[in-house]
Amino acid sequence: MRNHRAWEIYQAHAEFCKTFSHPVRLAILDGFREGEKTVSRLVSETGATQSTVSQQLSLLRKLGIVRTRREGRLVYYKLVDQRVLKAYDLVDAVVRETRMGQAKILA
Amino acid sequence: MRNHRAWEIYQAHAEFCKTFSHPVRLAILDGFREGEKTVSRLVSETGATQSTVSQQLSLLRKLGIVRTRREGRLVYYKLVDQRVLKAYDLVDAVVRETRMGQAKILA
DNA sequence: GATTATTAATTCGAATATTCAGATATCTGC
DNA sequence: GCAGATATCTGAATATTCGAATTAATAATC
Repeated sequence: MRNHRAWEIYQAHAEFCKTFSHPVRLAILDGFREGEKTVSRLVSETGATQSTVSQQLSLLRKLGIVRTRREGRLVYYKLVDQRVLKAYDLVDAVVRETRMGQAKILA
Repeated sequence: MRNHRAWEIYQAHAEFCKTFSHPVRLAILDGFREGEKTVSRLVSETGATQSTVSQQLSLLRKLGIVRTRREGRLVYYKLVDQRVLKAYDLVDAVVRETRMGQAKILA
């Protein structure tokens, strides 16, 4: 690659976007709008198995996107940085726009 | 999944983000700021092999993100919808911010 | 119009990564 | 110890990535 500086940004950007490229992770992140949540609540809200939710949360934690707090038997997860939701919303708007555009084309 | 409507959006959102979750694709998309480009130009600009660039372009075309135009032996690719770059820039800003934040933490 | 060179697309297989859920382990409060 | 909540391990299935090799399309030249 020619431009190393740019390439590093492409890498970081790509890694960041991988976070958003899975529906369960998106559902989890979306759920954090209402503040911190327990694993079991995320399980029931997403409909995924406990194992799957826990693994995705573990991934998000490894990436430094969420942080945990234990209270008794419950573990609360929350977003570290609200800007993640900012990015989420911006992309979401584009997705909805373009989907509407496609729907219009199909009609 | 409980909420089907929301789930479909999560799926679409995730698919959309997959587009951005690969550095070569990002480099290609970024390159389209300067307008349409030939495959060979994208090859030399990204440093990836012709095969790889062509495959990624083929993927982007299948997703309806780029369109092609043939002129002699050259094939020009261009973005269909500039909003893709809008989304790109918005996420990019967040990535750069958070990276700077991490650099500050590390220092 | 056959041949050759150039550009791009496709095919193929190997390597790697991701996703998922069942099973099991860990942690905590009772 | 027991029950509930969460984490981790494991293997199977699937998806992604990559480049070498091949094929296809077009232009230029003879």
